[in-house]
Amino acid sequence: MSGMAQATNTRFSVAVHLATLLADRPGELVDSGELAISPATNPAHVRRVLGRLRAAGLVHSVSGPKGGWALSHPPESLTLADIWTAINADDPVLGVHLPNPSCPVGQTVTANLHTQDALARQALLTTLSQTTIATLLTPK
Amino acid sequence: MSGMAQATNTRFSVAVHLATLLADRPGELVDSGELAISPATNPAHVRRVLGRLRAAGLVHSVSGPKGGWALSHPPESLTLADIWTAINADDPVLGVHLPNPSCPVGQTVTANLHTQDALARQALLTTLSQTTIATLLTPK
DNA sequence: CCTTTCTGTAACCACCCTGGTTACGATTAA
DNA sequence: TTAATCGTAACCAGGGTGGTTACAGAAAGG
Repeated sequence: MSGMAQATNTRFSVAVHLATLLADRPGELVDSGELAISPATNPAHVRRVLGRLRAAGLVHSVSGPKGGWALSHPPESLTLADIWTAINADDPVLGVHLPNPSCPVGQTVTANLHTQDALARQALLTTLSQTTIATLLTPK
Repeated sequence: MSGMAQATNTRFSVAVHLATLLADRPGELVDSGELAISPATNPAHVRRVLGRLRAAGLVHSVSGPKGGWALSHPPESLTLADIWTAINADDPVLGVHLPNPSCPVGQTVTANLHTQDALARQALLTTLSQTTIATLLTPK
């Protein structure tokens, strides 16, 4: 069996939520304790999730008193696809099992499935790239 | 937290593999023991996965000696989207966390995320609907 | 009938992922 | 120096996933 992007995991959802909160407080540094309230999670988890966004250059953080987190770019230029990629990297979307190596049919099937996985990820990212964090701030 | 379609799960992948094996043996009934070999799994798991396809009307089964499984429709009319829906039903694709109910911003964000989830599923199904099991049998 | 070969399904299990929690060192404002 | 905050690891409980076993039901074939 091989790993997949999505387990029963809410990291993307939480990351979008956090980015929206940061977009709502431009020019401020917001600390992880405050950020944890609206998504109903905890400061350590907030720092874990935002750490991935920081590694992708989407946000930055400052240590110490009056420290916290802020977006690194205008929310109009931050798409859900950016966040998806920062959170899920190149993890597979569909998930592909390991076939019996002695069965040639299995090799063909799984090769095709990997192609489908790439197509699925592309379709997903295209959809997500059409929504920005700024859009989420002013819905409808 | 809320559930999601994909955990670390290979059921879709295995289901496509099994459907391809059945498509390669038209007019035959293939038993779960034989079907388990190529995907490198076991008969009980094969029956569990194919059970979902049967519930969706994609395959049928016969009990007893000389029993087994067969496609219910020509492989040209069986798309990966059909299999995806049979396996994953209406499970969410992106996964959405439960926000703090006392935070109105959280409600808006998660409502938008549910909309994104519907868009993502639509994009995924559109992509998967463009490939049939017959296509997988004769690649390239 | 009886035996054999299948499906159908439940039960149990080990493995792993996820996120809550605690902890503690490093950083930095005051 | 103190206190606030990040960075990160460790530990844990809960749940999902699929391997395995088990056994009742169905049906072919004598």
